[in-house]
Amino acid sequence: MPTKKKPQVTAAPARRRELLETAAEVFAEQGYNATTVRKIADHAGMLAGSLYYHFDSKESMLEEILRTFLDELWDGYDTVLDAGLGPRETLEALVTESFREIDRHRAAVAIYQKESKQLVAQERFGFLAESQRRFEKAWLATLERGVAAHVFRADLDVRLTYRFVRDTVWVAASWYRPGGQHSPEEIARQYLSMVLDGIAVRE
Amino acid sequence: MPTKKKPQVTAAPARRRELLETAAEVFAEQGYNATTVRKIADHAGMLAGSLYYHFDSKESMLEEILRTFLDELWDGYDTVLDAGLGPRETLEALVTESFREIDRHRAAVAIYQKESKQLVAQERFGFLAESQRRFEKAWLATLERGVAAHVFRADLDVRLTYRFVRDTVWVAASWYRPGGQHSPEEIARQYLSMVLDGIAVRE
DNA sequence: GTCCTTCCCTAACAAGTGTTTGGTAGGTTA
DNA sequence: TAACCTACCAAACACTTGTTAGGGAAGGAC
Repeated sequence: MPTKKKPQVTAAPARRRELLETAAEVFAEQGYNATTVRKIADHAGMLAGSLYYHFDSKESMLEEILRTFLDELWDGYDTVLDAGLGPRETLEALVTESFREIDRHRAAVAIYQKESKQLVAQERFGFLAESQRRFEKAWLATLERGVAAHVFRADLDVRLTYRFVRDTVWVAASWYRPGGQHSPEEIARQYLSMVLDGIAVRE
Repeated sequence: MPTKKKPQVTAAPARRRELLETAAEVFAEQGYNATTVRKIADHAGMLAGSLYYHFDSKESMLEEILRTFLDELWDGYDTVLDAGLGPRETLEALVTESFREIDRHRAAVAIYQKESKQLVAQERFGFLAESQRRFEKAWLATLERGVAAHVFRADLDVRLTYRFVRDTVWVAASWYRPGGQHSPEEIARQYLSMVLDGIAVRE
Protein backbone atom coordinates (compact mmCIF):
# COMPACT_ATOMS: atom_id res chain seq x y z
CA MET A 1 0.00 0.00 0.00
CA PRO A 2 1.39 3.43 -0.90
CA THR A 3 1.81 6.12 1.73
CA LYS A 4 -1.42 7.61 2.96
CA LYS A 5 -2.79 10.22 0.61
CA LYS A 6 -2.51 13.61 2.20
CA PRO A 7 -4.65 16.61 1.19
CA GLN A 8 -1.53 18.73 0.68
CA VAL A 9 -0.76 17.24 -2.69
CA THR A 10 -4.23 17.48 -4.18
CA ALA A 11 -5.60 20.62 -5.79
CA ALA A 12 -6.33 23.25 -3.15
CA PRO A 13 -9.77 22.79 -1.63
CA ALA A 14 -11.81 25.69 -0.35
CA ARG A 15 -10.92 25.26 3.31
CA ARG A 16 -7.26 25.34 2.44
CA ARG A 17 -7.68 28.70 0.74
CA GLU A 18 -9.47 30.14 3.72
CA LEU A 19 -6.70 29.06 6.03
CA LEU A 20 -4.01 30.46 3.75
CA GLU A 21 -5.83 33.77 3.64
CA THR A 22 -6.04 34.09 7.41
CA ALA A 23 -2.43 32.95 7.74
CA ALA A 24 -1.35 35.60 5.23
CA GLU A 25 -3.27 38.21 7.19
CA VAL A 26 -1.51 37.33 10.43
CA PHE A 27 1.89 37.03 8.77
CA ALA A 28 1.47 40.46 7.24
CA GLU A 29 0.37 42.03 10.50
CA GLN A 30 2.80 40.51 12.94
CA GLY A 31 5.66 39.38 10.74
CA TYR A 32 6.43 35.77 9.83
CA ASN A 33 8.80 34.99 12.66
CA ALA A 34 6.67 36.65 15.30
CA THR A 35 3.63 34.71 14.15
CA THR A 36 3.17 31.40 15.97
CA VAL A 37 1.12 28.59 14.51
CA ARG A 38 -1.09 28.91 17.57
CA LYS A 39 -1.96 32.48 16.61
CA ILE A 40 -2.91 31.38 13.12
CA ALA A 41 -5.02 28.59 14.54
CA ASP A 42 -6.71 31.06 16.89
CA HIS A 43 -7.71 33.31 14.02
CA ALA A 44 -9.00 30.27 12.16
CA GLY A 45 -10.97 29.03 15.16
CA MET A 46 -9.07 25.83 15.65
CA LEU A 47 -6.08 24.39 17.51
CA ALA A 48 -2.47 24.53 16.42
CA GLY A 49 -2.09 20.85 15.69
CA SER A 50 -5.11 20.83 13.42
CA LEU A 51 -3.33 23.04 10.93
CA TYR A 52 -1.05 20.12 10.17
CA TYR A 53 -3.90 18.21 8.65
CA HIS A 54 -3.92 20.78 5.83
CA PHE A 55 -0.27 21.80 5.64
CA ASP A 56 2.91 20.01 6.53
CA SER A 57 4.72 22.97 8.03
CA LYS A 58 4.49 26.65 8.83
CA GLU A 59 7.08 27.33 6.16
CA SER A 60 5.05 25.57 3.49
CA MET A 61 2.16 27.91 4.25
CA LEU A 62 4.43 30.86 3.62
CA GLU A 63 5.73 29.31 0.44
CA GLU A 64 2.28 28.68 -0.96
CA ILE A 65 1.14 32.21 -0.12
CA LEU A 66 4.07 33.75 -1.95
CA ARG A 67 3.90 31.33 -4.88
CA THR A 68 0.21 32.04 -5.45
CA PHE A 69 0.82 35.75 -5.36
CA LEU A 70 3.77 35.70 -7.74
CA ASP A 71 1.98 33.43 -10.19
CA GLU A 72 -0.93 35.82 -10.49
CA LEU A 73 1.40 38.80 -10.60
CA TRP A 74 3.28 37.42 -13.57
CA ASP A 75 0.06 36.58 -15.33
CA GLY A 76 -0.72 40.28 -15.32
CA TYR A 77 2.81 41.42 -16.11
CA ASP A 78 3.25 39.06 -19.04
CA THR A 79 0.01 40.27 -20.55
CA VAL A 80 1.33 43.83 -20.40
CA LEU A 81 4.80 42.97 -21.65
CA ASP A 82 3.47 40.96 -24.58
CA ALA A 83 1.09 43.70 -25.69
CA GLY A 84 3.70 45.46 -27.79
CA LEU A 85 3.18 48.86 -26.19
CA GLY A 86 5.60 51.78 -26.31
CA PRO A 87 7.96 52.31 -23.35
CA ARG A 88 5.89 54.98 -21.67
CA GLU A 89 2.65 53.06 -22.09
CA THR A 90 4.36 49.92 -20.83
CA LEU A 91 5.54 51.73 -17.71
CA GLU A 92 2.09 53.11 -17.10
CA ALA A 93 0.50 49.71 -17.57
CA LEU A 94 3.02 47.99 -15.29
CA VAL A 95 2.50 50.52 -12.51
CA THR A 96 -1.26 50.31 -12.80
CA GLU A 97 -1.13 46.52 -12.82
CA SER A 98 1.08 46.61 -9.73
CA PHE A 99 -1.41 48.67 -7.77
CA ARG A 100 -4.15 46.27 -8.80
CA GLU A 101 -2.09 43.40 -7.44
CA ILE A 102 -1.53 45.29 -4.21
CA ASP A 103 -5.28 45.70 -4.03
CA ARG A 104 -5.87 41.99 -4.57
CA HIS A 105 -2.98 40.57 -2.58
CA ARG A 106 -2.32 43.20 0.04
CA ALA A 107 -1.21 40.71 2.69
CA ALA A 108 1.02 38.70 0.38
CA VAL A 109 2.70 41.85 -0.91
CA ALA A 110 3.37 43.05 2.62
CA ILE A 111 4.88 39.69 3.53
CA TYR A 112 6.96 39.68 0.39
CA GLN A 113 8.29 43.14 1.17
CA LYS A 114 9.27 42.27 4.70
CA GLU A 115 10.61 38.77 4.41
CA SER A 116 11.83 38.15 0.88
CA LYS A 117 15.29 39.50 1.58
CA GLN A 118 15.95 36.86 4.21
CA LEU A 119 14.07 34.12 2.40
CA VAL A 120 15.96 34.21 -0.90
CA ALA A 121 18.95 32.75 0.93
CA GLN A 122 17.06 29.48 1.40
CA GLU A 123 16.91 27.21 -1.62
CA ARG A 124 13.29 26.47 -0.90
CA PHE A 125 12.49 30.05 -1.79
CA GLY A 126 14.73 30.20 -4.81
CA PHE A 127 11.72 31.09 -6.94
CA LEU A 128 11.79 34.49 -5.26
CA ALA A 129 15.23 35.20 -6.65
CA GLU A 130 14.20 34.11 -10.11
CA SER A 131 11.15 36.35 -9.98
CA GLN A 132 13.30 39.28 -8.90
CA ARG A 133 15.64 38.76 -11.82
CA ARG A 134 12.77 38.70 -14.31
CA PHE A 135 11.30 41.73 -12.61
CA GLU A 136 14.49 43.76 -12.87
CA LYS A 137 15.04 42.66 -16.44
CA ALA A 138 11.58 43.72 -17.55
CA TRP A 139 11.80 47.10 -15.85
CA LEU A 140 15.32 47.90 -17.00
CA ALA A 141 14.45 46.97 -20.57
CA THR A 142 11.42 49.25 -20.50
CA LEU A 143 13.39 52.14 -19.05
CA GLU A 144 16.24 51.73 -21.54
CA ARG A 145 13.80 51.48 -24.39
CA GLY A 146 12.29 54.74 -23.21
CA VAL A 147 15.64 56.47 -22.99
CA ALA A 148 16.53 55.32 -26.50
CA ALA A 149 13.20 56.62 -27.78
CA HIS A 150 13.75 59.97 -26.02
CA VAL A 151 10.65 59.65 -23.88
CA PHE A 152 12.59 59.14 -20.64
CA ARG A 153 15.43 61.38 -19.51
CA ALA A 154 18.90 60.24 -20.48
CA ASP A 155 20.75 62.03 -17.68
CA LEU A 156 19.57 59.68 -14.94
CA ASP A 157 21.23 56.51 -13.67
CA VAL A 158 18.93 53.82 -15.07
CA ARG A 159 19.56 51.39 -12.24
CA LEU A 160 18.79 54.08 -9.67
CA THR A 161 15.64 54.98 -11.57
CA TYR A 162 14.60 51.35 -11.59
CA ARG A 163 14.92 51.07 -7.82
CA PHE A 164 13.15 54.37 -7.44
CA VAL A 165 10.11 53.32 -9.46
CA ARG A 166 10.04 49.81 -8.06
CA ASP A 167 10.15 50.94 -4.43
CA THR A 168 7.71 53.80 -4.77
CA VAL A 169 5.15 51.40 -6.13
CA TRP A 170 5.50 48.47 -3.78
CA VAL A 171 5.93 50.25 -0.47
CA ALA A 172 2.40 51.49 -0.98
CA ALA A 173 1.32 48.07 0.26
CA SER A 174 2.42 49.07 3.75
CA TRP A 175 -0.22 51.75 4.07
CA TYR A 176 -2.77 50.83 1.41
CA ARG A 177 -6.12 49.59 2.66
CA PRO A 178 -8.63 48.10 0.22
CA GLY A 179 -11.92 49.91 0.20
CA GLY A 180 -10.33 53.26 1.02
CA GLN A 181 -11.22 56.50 -0.71
CA HIS A 182 -8.78 55.95 -3.56
CA SER A 183 -9.13 53.10 -6.04
CA PRO A 184 -5.97 51.33 -7.20
CA GLU A 185 -6.35 53.01 -10.59
CA GLU A 186 -6.66 56.45 -9.01
CA ILE A 187 -3.55 55.89 -6.89
CA ALA A 188 -1.69 54.62 -9.95
CA ARG A 189 -2.73 57.73 -11.88
CA GLN A 190 -1.36 60.09 -9.23
CA TYR A 191 1.79 58.07 -8.71
CA LEU A 192 2.46 58.04 -12.44
CA SER A 193 1.88 61.75 -12.58
CA MET A 194 4.50 62.30 -9.90
CA VAL A 195 7.02 59.84 -11.29
CA LEU A 196 6.71 61.02 -14.88
CA ASP A 197 6.27 64.77 -14.44
CA GLY A 198 7.53 65.47 -10.92
CA ILE A 199 5.91 67.40 -8.12
CA ALA A 200 7.41 70.79 -8.96
CA VAL A 201 5.48 73.40 -10.92
CA ARG A 202 6.71 73.84 -14.49
CA GLU A 203 7.63 77.30 -15.63
CA MET B 1 22.76 49.12 51.18
CA PRO B 2 21.15 50.27 47.93
CA THR B 3 20.75 47.95 44.99
CA LYS B 4 23.94 47.13 43.21
CA LYS B 5 24.92 49.77 40.70
CA LYS B 6 24.49 48.45 37.18
CA PRO B 7 26.35 49.85 34.16
CA GLN B 8 23.09 50.27 32.27
CA VAL B 9 22.21 53.47 34.04
CA THR B 10 25.55 55.21 33.65
CA ALA B 11 26.58 57.09 30.54
CA ALA B 12 27.30 54.68 27.68
CA PRO B 13 30.89 53.41 27.78
CA ALA B 14 32.77 52.44 24.65
CA ARG B 15 32.16 48.70 24.93
CA ARG B 16 28.44 49.31 25.16
CA ARG B 17 28.49 51.20 21.89
CA GLU B 18 30.36 48.44 20.15
CA LEU B 19 27.85 45.87 21.29
CA LEU B 20 24.91 47.99 20.21
CA GLU B 21 26.47 48.40 16.79
CA THR B 22 26.91 44.68 16.27
CA ALA B 23 23.43 44.03 17.63
CA ALA B 24 21.99 46.58 15.19
CA GLU B 25 23.84 44.90 12.36
CA VAL B 26 22.37 41.50 13.19
CA PHE B 27 18.89 42.89 13.80
CA ALA B 28 18.96 44.60 10.43
CA GLU B 29 20.17 41.52 8.63
CA GLN B 30 18.04 38.82 10.18
CA GLY B 31 15.12 40.75 11.62
CA TYR B 32 14.56 41.44 15.30
CA ASN B 33 12.44 38.40 16.11
CA ALA B 34 14.63 36.02 14.16
CA THR B 35 17.72 37.29 15.98
CA THR B 36 18.58 35.34 19.11
CA VAL B 37 20.70 36.81 21.85
CA ARG B 38 23.11 33.96 21.22
CA LYS B 39 23.63 35.14 17.66
CA ILE B 40 24.40 38.63 18.87
CA ALA B 41 26.80 37.23 21.42
CA ASP B 42 28.47 35.13 18.72
CA HIS B 43 29.09 38.18 16.57
CA ALA B 44 30.49 39.96 19.59
CA GLY B 45 32.75 37.06 20.55
CA MET B 46 31.13 36.28 23.86
CA LEU B 47 28.39 34.14 25.43
CA ALA B 48 24.72 34.98 25.55
CA GLY B 49 24.56 35.52 29.31
CA SER B 50 27.39 38.01 29.20
CA LEU B 51 25.26 40.47 27.28
CA TYR B 52 23.18 40.90 30.39
CA TYR B 53 26.05 42.52 32.16
CA HIS B 54 25.68 45.46 29.74
CA PHE B 55 21.94 45.41 28.99
CA ASP B 56 18.98 44.24 30.94
CA SER B 57 17.06 42.75 28.03
CA LYS B 58 17.07 42.13 24.30
CA GLU B 59 14.27 44.65 23.97
CA SER B 60 16.23 47.36 25.72
CA MET B 61 18.99 46.94 23.14
CA LEU B 62 16.46 47.53 20.40
CA GLU B 63 15.06 50.54 22.20
CA GLU B 64 18.44 52.15 22.67
CA ILE B 65 19.38 51.57 19.03
CA LEU B 66 16.21 53.25 17.79
CA ARG B 67 16.37 56.07 20.35
CA THR B 68 19.94 56.94 19.43
CA PHE B 69 19.07 56.98 15.74
CA LEU B 70 15.97 59.14 16.14
CA ASP B 71 17.75 61.59 18.41
CA GLU B 72 20.47 62.22 15.85
CA LEU B 73 17.94 62.30 13.03
CA TRP B 74 15.96 65.07 14.70
CA ASP B 75 19.10 67.01 15.41
CA GLY B 76 19.62 67.23 11.68
CA TYR B 77 15.98 67.83 10.82
CA ASP B 78 15.51 70.60 13.36
CA THR B 79 18.55 72.39 12.02
CA VAL B 80 16.99 72.34 8.56
CA LEU B 81 13.52 73.30 9.71
CA ASP B 82 14.79 76.21 11.79
CA ALA B 83 16.90 77.62 8.96
CA GLY B 84 14.04 79.63 7.49
CA LEU B 85 14.41 78.22 3.97
CA GLY B 86 11.78 78.32 1.25
CA PRO B 87 9.61 75.23 0.70
CA ARG B 88 11.60 73.83 -2.19
CA GLU B 89 14.93 74.40 -0.47
CA THR B 90 13.51 72.86 2.70
CA LEU B 91 12.42 69.76 0.82
CA GLU B 92 15.81 69.46 -0.82
CA ALA B 93 17.59 69.85 2.48
CA LEU B 94 15.34 67.34 4.24
CA VAL B 95 15.87 64.72 1.55
CA THR B 96 19.62 65.27 1.52
CA GLU B 97 19.76 65.09 5.28
CA SER B 98 17.74 61.86 5.20
CA PHE B 99 20.23 60.18 2.87
CA ARG B 100 23.04 61.27 5.14
CA GLU B 101 21.28 59.64 8.06
CA ILE B 102 20.81 56.47 6.03
CA ASP B 103 24.53 56.57 5.37
CA ARG B 104 25.33 56.97 9.05
CA HIS B 105 22.69 54.71 10.55
CA ARG B 106 22.03 52.19 7.82
CA ALA B 107 21.30 49.35 10.24
CA ALA B 108 19.07 51.40 12.52
CA VAL B 109 17.07 52.72 9.58
CA ALA B 110 16.55 49.21 8.24
CA ILE B 111 15.37 48.04 11.64
CA TYR B 112 13.08 51.02 11.95
CA GLN B 113 11.56 50.32 8.56
CA LYS B 114 10.90 46.69 9.30
CA GLU B 115 9.78 46.71 12.89
CA SER B 116 8.38 50.12 13.78
CA LYS B 117 4.89 49.22 12.64
CA GLN B 118 4.59 46.44 15.17
CA LEU B 119 6.54 48.23 17.87
CA VAL B 120 4.43 51.39 18.09
CA ALA B 121 1.69 49.29 19.66
CA GLN B 122 3.83 48.80 22.77
CA GLU B 123 3.93 51.70 25.17
CA ARG B 124 7.65 51.20 25.63
CA PHE B 125 8.12 52.33 22.04
CA GLY B 126 5.66 55.18 22.19
CA PHE B 127 8.47 57.55 21.22
CA LEU B 128 8.25 56.04 17.74
CA ALA B 129 4.67 57.22 17.34
CA GLU B 130 5.57 60.68 18.56
CA SER B 131 8.44 60.88 16.10
CA GLN B 132 6.17 59.78 13.27
CA ARG B 133 3.69 62.53 14.11
CA ARG B 134 6.38 65.20 14.10
CA PHE B 135 7.74 63.77 10.88
CA GLU B 136 4.40 63.90 9.11
CA LYS B 137 3.69 67.37 10.42
CA ALA B 138 6.99 68.77 9.19
CA TRP B 139 6.64 67.22 5.74
CA LEU B 140 3.00 68.17 5.24
CA ALA B 141 3.70 71.73 6.30
CA THR B 142 6.57 71.99 3.85
CA LEU B 143 4.50 70.57 1.01
CA GLU B 144 1.52 72.82 1.73
CA ARG B 145 3.79 75.82 1.98
CA GLY B 146 5.13 74.91 -1.44
CA VAL B 147 1.69 74.54 -2.95
CA ALA B 148 0.66 77.93 -1.55
CA ALA B 149 3.81 79.49 -3.00
CA HIS B 150 3.14 77.89 -6.39
CA VAL B 151 6.40 75.94 -6.41
CA PHE B 152 4.70 72.56 -5.95
CA ARG B 153 1.79 71.35 -8.05
CA ALA B 154 -1.65 72.01 -6.64
CA ASP B 155 -3.43 69.18 -8.44
CA LEU B 156 -1.90 66.41 -6.33
CA ASP B 157 -3.25 64.89 -3.14
CA VAL B 158 -0.87 66.30 -0.52
CA ARG B 159 -1.15 63.31 1.77
CA LEU B 160 -0.38 60.94 -1.10
CA THR B 161 2.56 63.11 -2.10
CA TYR B 162 3.85 63.00 1.46
CA ARG B 163 3.79 59.22 1.57
CA PHE B 164 5.36 59.12 -1.86
CA VAL B 165 8.31 61.31 -0.90
CA ARG B 166 8.73 59.72 2.51
CA ASP B 167 8.76 56.17 1.20
CA THR B 168 10.98 56.78 -1.79
CA VAL B 169 13.61 58.22 0.50
CA TRP B 170 13.61 55.71 3.33
CA VAL B 171 13.28 52.47 1.39
CA ALA B 172 16.67 53.30 -0.05
CA ALA B 173 18.07 51.98 3.21
CA SER B 174 17.13 48.47 2.10
CA TRP B 175 19.61 48.45 -0.77
CA TYR B 176 22.04 51.24 0.12
CA ARG B 177 25.54 50.15 1.05
CA PRO B 178 27.99 52.68 2.51
CA GLY B 179 31.13 53.02 0.48
CA GLY B 180 29.34 52.29 -2.78
CA GLN B 181 29.89 54.22 -5.97
CA HIS B 182 27.32 56.89 -5.10
CA SER B 183 27.72 59.22 -2.14
CA PRO B 184 24.62 60.06 -0.11
CA GLU B 185 24.64 63.54 -1.62
CA GLU B 186 24.81 62.18 -5.16
CA ILE B 187 21.90 59.83 -4.52
CA ALA B 188 19.94 62.67 -2.97
CA ARG B 189 20.63 64.83 -6.02
CA GLN B 190 19.29 62.22 -8.43
CA TYR B 191 16.31 61.37 -6.25
CA LEU B 192 15.40 65.03 -5.96
CA SER B 193 15.70 65.41 -9.70
CA MET B 194 13.24 62.58 -10.21
CA VAL B 195 10.82 63.67 -7.53
CA LEU B 196 10.80 67.33 -8.53
CA ASP B 197 11.01 67.10 -12.31
CA GLY B 198 9.95 63.55 -13.12
CA ILE B 199 11.61 60.97 -15.30
CA ALA B 200 9.81 61.88 -18.54
CA VAL B 201 11.43 64.08 -21.16
CA ARG B 202 9.97 67.59 -21.35
CA GLU B 203 8.71 68.84 -24.67
C1' DG C 1 -26.30 -1.47 9.56
C1' DT C 2 -20.87 -1.00 8.47
C1' DC C 3 -17.00 1.22 6.28
C1' DC C 4 -14.44 5.07 5.02
C1' DT C 5 -13.14 9.69 4.52
C1' DT C 6 -12.86 14.33 6.22
C1' DC C 7 -11.63 17.38 9.68
C1' DC C 8 -10.57 18.46 13.98
C1' DC C 9 -8.98 17.68 19.18
C1' DT C 10 -6.03 16.11 23.07
C1' DA C 11 -1.69 15.59 24.72
C1' DA C 12 2.63 15.38 24.42
C1' DC C 13 7.58 15.84 22.35
C1' DA C 14 12.33 17.92 21.67
C1' DA C 15 14.56 21.94 20.49
C1' DG C 16 15.29 26.62 21.09
C1' DT C 17 14.10 30.92 23.55
C1' DG C 18 15.34 35.06 26.84
C1' DT C 19 17.06 35.43 31.28
C1' DT C 20 19.26 34.56 36.00
C1' DT C 21 22.61 33.08 39.32
C1' DG C 22 27.03 32.29 41.07
C1' DG C 23 31.68 32.24 40.06
C1' DT C 24 36.32 33.98 38.43
C1' DA C 25 40.49 35.95 35.89
C1' DG C 26 42.77 40.22 35.55
C1' DG C 27 43.58 44.81 36.41
C1' DT C 28 43.21 49.00 39.63
C1' DT C 29 43.23 51.12 43.96
C1' DA C 30 44.48 51.55 48.91
C1' DT D 1 49.21 42.40 50.45
C1' DA D 2 44.34 43.10 50.59
C1' DA D 3 40.13 44.78 48.86
C1' DC D 4 37.59 45.94 44.91
C1' DC D 5 35.74 46.56 40.29
C1' DT D 6 35.17 45.28 35.49
C1' DA D 7 33.89 42.09 32.07
C1' DC D 8 33.16 37.86 31.13
C1' DC D 9 32.03 32.44 31.60
C1' DA D 10 29.40 28.12 32.95
C1' DA D 11 25.32 26.18 33.85
C1' DA D 12 21.03 26.16 34.55
C1' DC D 13 15.95 28.09 34.75
C1' DA D 14 11.05 28.41 32.97
C1' DC D 15 8.79 29.03 28.97
C1' DT D 16 7.57 29.03 24.07
C1' DT D 17 8.26 27.10 19.76
C1' DG D 18 6.97 23.96 15.59
C1' DT D 19 5.56 19.46 15.12
C1' DT D 20 3.67 14.65 15.84
C1' DA D 21 0.79 10.59 17.26
C1' DG D 22 -3.44 8.71 18.36
C1' DG D 23 -8.22 9.26 18.78
C1' DG D 24 -12.93 10.55 17.71
C1' DA D 25 -17.16 12.83 15.88
C1' DA D 26 -19.86 13.68 11.70
C1' DG D 27 -21.50 12.29 7.43
C1' DG D 28 -21.69 10.08 2.94
C1' DA D 29 -21.14 5.40 0.30
C1' DC D 30 -22.20 0.72 0.02
